[in-house]
Amino acid sequence: MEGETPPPVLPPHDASYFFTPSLPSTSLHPPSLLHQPHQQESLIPPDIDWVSLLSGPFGFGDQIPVSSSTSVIAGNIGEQEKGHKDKGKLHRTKKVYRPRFAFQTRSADDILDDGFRWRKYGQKAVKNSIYPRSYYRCTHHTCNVKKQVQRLSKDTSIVVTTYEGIHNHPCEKLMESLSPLLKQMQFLSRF
DNA sequence: CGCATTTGACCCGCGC
DNA sequence: GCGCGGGTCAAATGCG
Repeated sequence: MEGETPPPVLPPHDASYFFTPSLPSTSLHPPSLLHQPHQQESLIPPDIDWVSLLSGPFGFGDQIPVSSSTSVIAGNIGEQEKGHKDKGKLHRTKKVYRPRFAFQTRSADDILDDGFRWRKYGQKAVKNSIYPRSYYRCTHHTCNVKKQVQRLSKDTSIVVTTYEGIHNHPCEKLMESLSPLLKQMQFLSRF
């Protein structure tokens, strides 16, 4: 693993997101222990395939700080790294467990601007959903963080985003906006 | 021209 | 073993 202190993933300001700790493999519903600040029962859609989104063999517990007021519990999770194709053949790699978590947002936009740059590498129709699931990869060379984006068929205003992996580089947009401030702080700290 | 997106094909895991 | 569903690849295409 590379980056030890990755920048936190920033939640969109208007997002009503929740965590998805590990779930029983037989359940198709989100776990009842979701952190829900308000009364959001109705927000939890029964038709989302949480098992496939967050399947993983471990226990929970990974905590990812998101902001001073909020924290997201990594959907626990990890996953088995699949081998990748090399000229038609797959060579397997050892099991690598990567943090994975999901949150939902109420948005007309499928792509929420989290400050990172993403390149779409696939789209698949998903069972029990009229909307396709989109697959994105972080465009940073050394970073292989992925995310999946899927709109709910039950509540079309809700988009579920699943992040997999941890960025090993700073958020470009964040650094961009913070750099003047940092420079000023450095300047002032000389006195 | 370089980079992102689209999209069909391919591969793999899992359940039956 | 087979079929299904999900995830990824990569060539073609689009766009600034």
